[in-house]
Amino acid sequence: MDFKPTLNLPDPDFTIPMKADLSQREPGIQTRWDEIGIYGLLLERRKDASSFVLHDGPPYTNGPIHMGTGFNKILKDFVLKSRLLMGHRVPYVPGYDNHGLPIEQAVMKKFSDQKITPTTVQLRKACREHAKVYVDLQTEQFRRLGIFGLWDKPYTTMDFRFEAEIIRVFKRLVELGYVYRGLRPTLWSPTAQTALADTEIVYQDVTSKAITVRFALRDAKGVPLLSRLQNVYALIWTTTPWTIPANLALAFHPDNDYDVVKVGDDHYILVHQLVDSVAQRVGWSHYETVGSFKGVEAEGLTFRHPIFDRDSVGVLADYVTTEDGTGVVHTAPGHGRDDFYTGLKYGLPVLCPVDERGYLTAEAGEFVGVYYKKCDSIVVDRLAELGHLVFSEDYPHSYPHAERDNQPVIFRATEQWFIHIDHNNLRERMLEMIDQKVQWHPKSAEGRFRSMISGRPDWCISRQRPWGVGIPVFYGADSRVPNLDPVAIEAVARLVEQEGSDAWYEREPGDILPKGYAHPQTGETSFVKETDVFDVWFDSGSTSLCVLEGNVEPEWKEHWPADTYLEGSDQHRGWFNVSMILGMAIHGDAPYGAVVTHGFVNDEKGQKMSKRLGNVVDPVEVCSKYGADILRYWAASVDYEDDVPCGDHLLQVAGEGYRRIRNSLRFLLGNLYDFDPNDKVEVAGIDQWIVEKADCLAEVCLEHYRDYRFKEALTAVHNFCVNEVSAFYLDAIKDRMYCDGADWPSRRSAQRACWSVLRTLTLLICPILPHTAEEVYSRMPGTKEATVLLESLGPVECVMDSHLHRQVEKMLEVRSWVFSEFETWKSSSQVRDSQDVVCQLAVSQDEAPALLSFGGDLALLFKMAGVEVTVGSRSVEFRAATWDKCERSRLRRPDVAKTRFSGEEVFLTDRDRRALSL
RNA sequence: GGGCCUAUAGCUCAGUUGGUUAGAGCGCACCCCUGAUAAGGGUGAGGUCACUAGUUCGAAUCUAGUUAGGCCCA
Repeated sequence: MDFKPTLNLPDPDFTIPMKADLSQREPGIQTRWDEIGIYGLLLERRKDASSFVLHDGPPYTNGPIHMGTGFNKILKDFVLKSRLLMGHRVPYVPGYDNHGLPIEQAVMKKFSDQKITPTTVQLRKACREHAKVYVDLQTEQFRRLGIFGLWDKPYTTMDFRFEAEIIRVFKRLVELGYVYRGLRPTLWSPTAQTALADTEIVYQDVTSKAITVRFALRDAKGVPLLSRLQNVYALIWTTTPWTIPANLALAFHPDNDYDVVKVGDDHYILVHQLVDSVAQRVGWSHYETVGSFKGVEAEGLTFRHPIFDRDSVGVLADYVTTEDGTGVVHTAPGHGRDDFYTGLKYGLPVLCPVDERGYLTAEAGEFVGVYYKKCDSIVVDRLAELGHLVFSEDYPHSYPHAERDNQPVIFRATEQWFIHIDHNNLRERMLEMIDQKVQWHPKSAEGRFRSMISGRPDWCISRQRPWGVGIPVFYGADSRVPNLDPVAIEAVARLVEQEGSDAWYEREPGDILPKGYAHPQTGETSFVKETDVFDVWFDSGSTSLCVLEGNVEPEWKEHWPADTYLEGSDQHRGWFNVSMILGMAIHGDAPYGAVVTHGFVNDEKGQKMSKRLGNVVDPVEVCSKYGADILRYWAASVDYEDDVPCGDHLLQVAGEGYRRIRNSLRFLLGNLYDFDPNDKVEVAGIDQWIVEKADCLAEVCLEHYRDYRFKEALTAVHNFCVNEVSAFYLDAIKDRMYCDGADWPSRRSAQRACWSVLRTLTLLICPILPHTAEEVYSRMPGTKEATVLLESLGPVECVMDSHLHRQVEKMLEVRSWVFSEFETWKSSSQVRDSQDVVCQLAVSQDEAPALLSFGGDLALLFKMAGVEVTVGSRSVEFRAATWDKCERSRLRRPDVAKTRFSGEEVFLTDRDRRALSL
């Protein structure tokens, strides 16, 4: 006799399919989201709710997305969708970073492959097109990951109005007095007469003249050892003799020991570790160390420049090594980055007596007009003549050359635009914000960021590149005096707003400035334009202002500062830093309330992904192989605060975890095909218990989401599905669900619980698995919103110590012990199915009432034919049940009796007879 | 070389202010079910908490150092 038709079995067509088939199904769900205009709909429906603003850090648009950018956007989407779940209005304007060197170089390569030398304007237009291609591609790819946002109107830093707003940010800084012009060493090609970027440099082996030079001590300050001695010199070693005329300081390492070595009548200062090797090199036959002092004492010593009548001062720097040279470093602030910052620290001028063609200037005194390379002989000869050349040698080493013409480059101080970090106490105010206002996740980010702000130099915002926003400064045509008049800057902003930053290159100053405009300082009426562009970090540092203030696009307007920034940990020095500077300078506030940082994506062994190793995982491919929800499941399962592992195996593991949750949802939903959530149903016993457990889960998860702890939220949901729902509750209600009468209160109670638990779980997974949540939601019975994302999960109250909970927990504890004992018993028994076994259980006086409260249901809860409870010291015995088996419910129960049904003799329990109306 | 971070079961992760036998899920082994079935249930094995030294009655946890890895800087 087949009783199947008489049972209320789950309906496989009603619920979601077991096979997720996400790569096929997700695009359909996304199309539906597009059709209902989900992003706009969500904003509209929450227009009166409090806004949560996550301001997007713009990825660079020179290629498709990769796992790093994908991971970042997914984490952002977790934040966004979880805030949505909490009932917030959640705007999100994704952004793209377009200007800068990588695109310029990619485009230049295309030109040079065709042997074309583009004009600046041609190059810029090609860069714009290149960037546009990847803005569109990345948008499509991010959308495939299930990221919600204003994809129809993302911000792009090359947008005309955006470029204009960047210019206005500059204008505001000028008005507030943060902008100044100063010198800074740049890599410079004398042959091409242009500044170069680090990436345009190749190193080549050359042989240079390396010289060891002595600097006479002029003032020993407070170092007694040196005061006592006559003829004291510091020894330096350099491979660039042409920078000797620019020498202003000698750098010592504060922790090194410096020896004073007597050679003939002279005393030489050099680092202890190198005394012997220097002696050998310069050929001292007799030398003795007469004393030594710590490097830190050298600070403030003054030496005489070996050629000119001026001082060279003792300074401290921790980049000084004991590897080569003498341990005393020749320092020319105009000709080296280290030298420059050391000079800055000691208030030295940035002396750069070399012009753009590589010839020494009048500042180089007697060497004026000499090409810098010639100094290898001229300067060296002069040093020898004055007796300060200790040694000269040919020295093979690798030296930077320009990639384009293969000619050597030099460090040369050039005029640049800066933002003053200490103006108006900016630095101090930033540090205060870091400590007092901004929340850092993880906590350690604070210290890291703090040390970067407290130690950072002024920000050089100018670059000698073609692809960027032109710095809107007019110079007097004759005087070359820069004009920082806000009126002139605003005129540029207006132009750029209309025609883009390209127009800065295309238009003449007279076309841009108001008629009859005169230089405020010089009165000149003819001008030349600045050719430098803004550092791209200036673009991205401005984004919170450009986007959230709504000047570029009214639709973007939200409260400033943003609530949260979420980026990779490399952005401490990058975007978090520049955003802070501009936000603080302009609005006196940090641009973010919270900063969340994440690590980088590696392969499964923790190695960097690289084409060479063949371990690259592509997020878009993952979507078509496994599905976006699997990728998102993976992203939620790893510890983003550290670097995260990713690979095929981990994605499969994620898939297994996903399927586990999916199946729980599937089964819960499968039992609801004939359920109407509007019906009044009394929920009691374990049904009530599981609903309350789910509420507690919700409370815990919402807290995790609030604290950006996605992994904890996902783990909690997963474990709930496994332990509470699957291993216990669903097993326990199957009999009622299948065999009770369809509309009996006992069954409706379980259905109500399933519905409630399902709703809670569906909403809880929504931030991480939005496609799956939508799929489940769309099949749930009852009146619903157009999308699961319109639902919210308010604050839930969770009482865990109720009488009911204590009873269930006790029962589960005993149950688990009985299961363990049963395993031992069954290994030596013929009967192996617990449903064929009666257990006789003795428990303590305290435990018994909890078990007895479940009455006859205890057998169902224990999946046994019967459970007999007595009071005593805890023990259990099993025996085979002798009762007949009900052919409908498959239960062995005392009340199973032979009954006539559909013309057949069958065994049925009382309950099943009633369910069949017999 | 400097600043910051990380190291716990085969895998992904928990381990609160130092305190019983270091937990979860996955995977694995064995068993059960066959009315969640390319599902579901039960039981179990599995860890020198990177290494070394120290503080302590007691250390995965605190301190110092070492090793390996990461980000940023030099």
